[in-house]
Amino acid sequence: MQTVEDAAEPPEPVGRREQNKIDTRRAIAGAALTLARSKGAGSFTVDQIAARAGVSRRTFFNYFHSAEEALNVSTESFLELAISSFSRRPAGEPLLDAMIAALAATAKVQDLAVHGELFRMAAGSPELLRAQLHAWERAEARIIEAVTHHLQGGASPLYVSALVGSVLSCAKAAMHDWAADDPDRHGDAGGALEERMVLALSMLRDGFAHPA
Amino acid sequence: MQTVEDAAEPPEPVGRREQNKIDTRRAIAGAALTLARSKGAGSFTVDQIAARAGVSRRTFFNYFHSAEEALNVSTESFLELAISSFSRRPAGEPLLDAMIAALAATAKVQDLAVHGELFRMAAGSPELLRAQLHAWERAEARIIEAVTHHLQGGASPLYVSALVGSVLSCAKAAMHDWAADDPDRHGDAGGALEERMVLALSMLRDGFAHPA
DNA sequence: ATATTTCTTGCACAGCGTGCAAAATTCAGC
DNA sequence: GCTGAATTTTGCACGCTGTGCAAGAAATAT
Repeated sequence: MQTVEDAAEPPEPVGRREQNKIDTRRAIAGAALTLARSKGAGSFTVDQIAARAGVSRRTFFNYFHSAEEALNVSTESFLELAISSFSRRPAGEPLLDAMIAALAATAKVQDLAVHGELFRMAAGSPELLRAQLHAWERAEARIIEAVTHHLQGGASPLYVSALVGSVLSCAKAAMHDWAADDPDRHGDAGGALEERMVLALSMLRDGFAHPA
Repeated sequence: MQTVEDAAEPPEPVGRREQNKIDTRRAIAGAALTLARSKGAGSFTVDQIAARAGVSRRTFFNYFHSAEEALNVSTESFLELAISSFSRRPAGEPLLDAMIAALAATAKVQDLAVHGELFRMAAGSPELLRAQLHAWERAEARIIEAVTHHLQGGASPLYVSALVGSVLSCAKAAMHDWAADDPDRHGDAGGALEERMVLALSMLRDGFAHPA
């Protein structure tokens, strides 16, 4: 018996190189978030982020394409987790069920407070909003590909993209609704989000027949 | 009997001022589109647009916030038309029916070739894609507001935003699908788009129960 | 220890977006 | 028409963005 290394992942050769990059990335994203909180969404420069992260301006751009992208790390990781959660669903399961389960599970796990913050920030910052929309769009593309591959040509491209787009729209609506009337209570917020996710997706499954 | 002036619009006091602004806007948007066609999506500068439109760089920014926004005039007008078409629907009509009808009607009328072009361009230009996503997002917000107002509190905010988001996702999927395998035939393209719109929205109404 | 690969940094440069004030254009009243 | 007010265009300046490049620093391999 060796260390705590499990067979789930490859040996994970985490040398100085890898670790430093991870740390730097974290530092930059953290600096961006801190600045966004204190000065407001679009009211700070890349130089300020870099300075606070203890890194050169040029290095910042080695990690992110823009200040907003750095801010959106959290959103990106949420979607990342949702995707991987979905792709680990049993093969036979109906699509909608799998997606609902994946999104609900993700809504439980994640550090949700930050997401609410970002959603609210995006309302006052076009650039941030665009970056978020773009993140969702890329996630959508990946999910479409995954589903297509999963169905092995059993459905038309239009069906798949309409379905995935609708599901993500419902998820977005749930987060939006949750972020809106959730000013500062962070307690059982996870439950509240999960609940809304399931609710919105149930509406979708009903074809929005009944205005609940 | 006078000129072709109909009672549909107010007197329309269209002086030199208004007309010049309209012309300038058109010229700029046209110049942007021409450049995008010849040099590719993100491969030209604002100065070039301004020059081709016969206008100063500064004036360009009086009309648009970015090159991509100028490119997206067409997308914006499509959504504008869809919204106004929707808002002119009979009051009692079920929501989904009204939306399907509005979108299908808009898909008939519009100058569709350009939209396909823009969709395809966006695939290779992140900035253009973001601008388009933003345009759809703003349209979504407006529609949500319209629907909310229309239902007079008869439905929860979550229901409304999930529904509208899903409907627009289906419309987007239809346009995507249409733009994808429609390289250059412009003939009955309108019919093809309309057909896909109705198809996608029918799937939505079915709750995506059957992978057609 | 040294060679090699990888990451960081500074520099330069073209381009973006905006405030500002001086022309230029349009409009209103006479 | 002429003249003054309102509106639009334009040039200029300024700080910020994003990227290529090459030199330097740090981690890794031999």
